[in-house]
Amino acid sequence: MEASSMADDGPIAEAQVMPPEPWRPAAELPASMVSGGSSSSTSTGRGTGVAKHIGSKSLPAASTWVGAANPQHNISGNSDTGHSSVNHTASENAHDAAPGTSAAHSTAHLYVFTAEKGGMAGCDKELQQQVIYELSQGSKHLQHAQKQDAKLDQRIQQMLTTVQNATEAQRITLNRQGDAMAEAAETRRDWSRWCCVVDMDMFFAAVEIRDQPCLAELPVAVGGMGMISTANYVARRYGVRSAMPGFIAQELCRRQGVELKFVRPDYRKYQSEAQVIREVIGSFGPYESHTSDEARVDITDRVRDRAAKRLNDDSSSEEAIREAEIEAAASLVAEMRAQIKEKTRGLTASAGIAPNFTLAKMAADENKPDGQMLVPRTREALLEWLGKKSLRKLGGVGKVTERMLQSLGVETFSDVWRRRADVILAFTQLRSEWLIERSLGVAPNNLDLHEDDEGVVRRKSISNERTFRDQGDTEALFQILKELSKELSDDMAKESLAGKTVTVKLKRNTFEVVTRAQSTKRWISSPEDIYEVAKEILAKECPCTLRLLGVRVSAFKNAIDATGSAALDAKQPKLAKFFEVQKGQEEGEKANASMTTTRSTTGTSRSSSPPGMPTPMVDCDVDVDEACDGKKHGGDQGCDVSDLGLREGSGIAGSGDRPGSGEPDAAEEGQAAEDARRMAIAAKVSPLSSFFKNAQQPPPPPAPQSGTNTSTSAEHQAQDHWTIPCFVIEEDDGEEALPAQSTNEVQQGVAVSSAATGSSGTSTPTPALGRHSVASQLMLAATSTKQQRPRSSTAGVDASLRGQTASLASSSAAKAASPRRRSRSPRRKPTGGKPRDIAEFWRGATGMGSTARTSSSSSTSTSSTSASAALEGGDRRTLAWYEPVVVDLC
DNA sequence: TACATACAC
DNA sequence: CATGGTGTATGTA
Repeated sequence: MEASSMADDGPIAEAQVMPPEPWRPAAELPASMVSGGSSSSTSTGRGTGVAKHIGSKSLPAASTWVGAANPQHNISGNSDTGHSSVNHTASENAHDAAPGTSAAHSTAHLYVFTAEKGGMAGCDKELQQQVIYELSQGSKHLQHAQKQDAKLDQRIQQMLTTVQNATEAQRITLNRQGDAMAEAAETRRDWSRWCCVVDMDMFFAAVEIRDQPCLAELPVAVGGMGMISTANYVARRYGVRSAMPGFIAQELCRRQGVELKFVRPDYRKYQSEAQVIREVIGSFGPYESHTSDEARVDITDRVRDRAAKRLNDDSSSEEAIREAEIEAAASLVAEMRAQIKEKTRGLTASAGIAPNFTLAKMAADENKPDGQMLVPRTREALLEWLGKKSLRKLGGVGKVTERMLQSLGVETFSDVWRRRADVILAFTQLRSEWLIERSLGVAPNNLDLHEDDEGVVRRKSISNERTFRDQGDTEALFQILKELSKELSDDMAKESLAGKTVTVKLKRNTFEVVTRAQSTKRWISSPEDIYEVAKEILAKECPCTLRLLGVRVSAFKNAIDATGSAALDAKQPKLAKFFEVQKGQEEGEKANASMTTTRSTTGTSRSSSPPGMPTPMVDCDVDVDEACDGKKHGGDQGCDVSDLGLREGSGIAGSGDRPGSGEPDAAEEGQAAEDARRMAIAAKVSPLSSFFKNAQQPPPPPAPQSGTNTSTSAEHQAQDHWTIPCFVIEEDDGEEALPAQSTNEVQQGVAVSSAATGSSGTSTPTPALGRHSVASQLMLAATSTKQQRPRSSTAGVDASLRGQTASLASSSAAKAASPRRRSRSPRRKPTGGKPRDIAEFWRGATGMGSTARTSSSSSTSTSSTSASAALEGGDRRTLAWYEPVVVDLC
């Protein structure tokens, strides 16, 4: 293209200079950088100096909206009212161009690879952008990227309008809301754990280089012309990044006089390497690893042990203990990394140590490669460290969020609280709460450990997709779809999966992506079944020219729900059905229920003002209630998770449910005579009693599931009776009772943490509350799929309920103790039935399943238990199942 | 439930 | 030679 003038491939050294200029005035920026509108990432100073050439070329000169990122945001002069400096309008933003292709001036896509999540500073970003720009010219991909970019710009404009339109009074209220969120976050702050994230350095490349040492000094990329999955540090110096197309990386290197060496990935090798690494990690504590190059470990036990030994004295000061623990943690992790290096014959890992995994992850990036970092263990020092950091380093904040935040002038962690009113205005409630909490360094510190549950499906979907050369021939597309279906089915078979929803994904040759889903009545697993549905979906989109097709199956049989509760439906179709009815009623109630507030009553009133941040405003003399009603951000208040479990009559967290008050009041449950039998037993079951109460009305006759039963599907059959599950919570005499205070904390934890949630990024999924109340989660736990068994199995089902017991304490202990694959499992597995299911079921009922981090801060936590064990450390109750009551339906 | 987005690795 | 694949969560209708 117009490459001629840019062929002056400067040596790296030349353009390397990139002085940090966070607040460089917009006027000084190259016009091209501004053209992305509000969203250009210029204000970070990261993109400084980018695209001089580009700008002088075909890109439009643009306005100076980036000025939004001027210093006044950080000066906080107006932070009391939270009055946003966004008020100088964005109107002159670069949307002079007509909508359509030529609106696609945005260059923001160029900055994708400069985002430094863990990237290297000091390479030639200018050249990098240059090459990307040139090689992308005229490509469909570029056009699509620009279109997407324009959409984002528009969205940001809209957001800014909302922000600007907020009145002063609303801002005051919003600030208070933000304060409440911060306070709630503080409630959840927990220093008790030692969380470690281990991250292998340039993992794939490191493996390849180890096995082929001659590569060491060369720029190496693992991947192909299409896409690079990782590059060594030599290559990174030339601007090569993971997720960068190979041909661009190659050109990038050529322009700098070197040849990029490509290595084909060998995933099997990486997998076996990962196993070695996991073994090392597993010897330091319970861990979780979803990808081959990263793991999260809870090293609390080892840290305490080692610290205690070193102190060797019971009466050390708290300060001394903390010092010793820091020492212990750092040395342990150093040893872990050394062992990894040794066992892998030279692969290096970086690690972060922190009170939670989010911080640990950031810390792991801090001293990469081959380094580690321990996050400060006092609030003040922590916030000092955290406050200056770019929010982009926070897992869960990607390109889009970063740009939205930037357009608000929110760049760093400390900006979030400072500008909380705008943040709340700009994002949904969940997201705001999440951001504020994370910005204070508060995050989950528990692992999602689980035993190998037989027959329970944890994953939510499985898919298979492939990119190919543009294909417009319908027959050919169907052929691809068929193959994909077959492969998918094979993958499903490996895990004995069957699902009800098939989703087809297609990417047009324009890069536009659409997904189309269809649910079926029957369980789907065979290639034919999958293809059948997929074909139908695709047919509706034909004719079309595609570059990608994908098939996904979800809504699995025997699925597990968000709380981690086991799916009972597989084993207890009738139980499931029973709860399903309850669920309907529950949700009906919910609609009428008044909202409760997020505020925790516990508030161990710490100061909630971070250093450098003004004290949360409490002394405003504007009537809150009045100011409050006006503003709805996103209008999504309706499903505020904060009303979780607090509603009266939900049977979830009422006073009678308190663990330890094992004597429910039978009288209060007395109801209709025909239910006497049921209620007599139900009355003993305090936490769930209201469910039974709700069950007073005989369930509506189940609509005869006139399923179009095929040979592969389970029989759908009308039931003529109901089986009501019966169980009783019993104190286990062997153990001491739960201290009242802990009990209290746990209870409050339920309420408090309900507002938290919002797990971050997802590759390491943390249990999130999602959109259901605890009550509905309980219901979902029991009903998440609606499988019904053939009548003939009824007897077996009933029998399986009979007399099952499980010790909650022991099952949860076992659960917590065993790493992913138990190599060491000191605690015995509880005997009898499927205790885990029941324990989880109970946890779902109490809402405790989603409050691990809060509860683990309770005083019941001891050094000998890990996170999840601490959660239920005091819970010594036993859940005993009794013979179910069978109610005949006429 | 269906679909689009955002995000991570 | 020409911009990936798998999975989860959230928002919204």
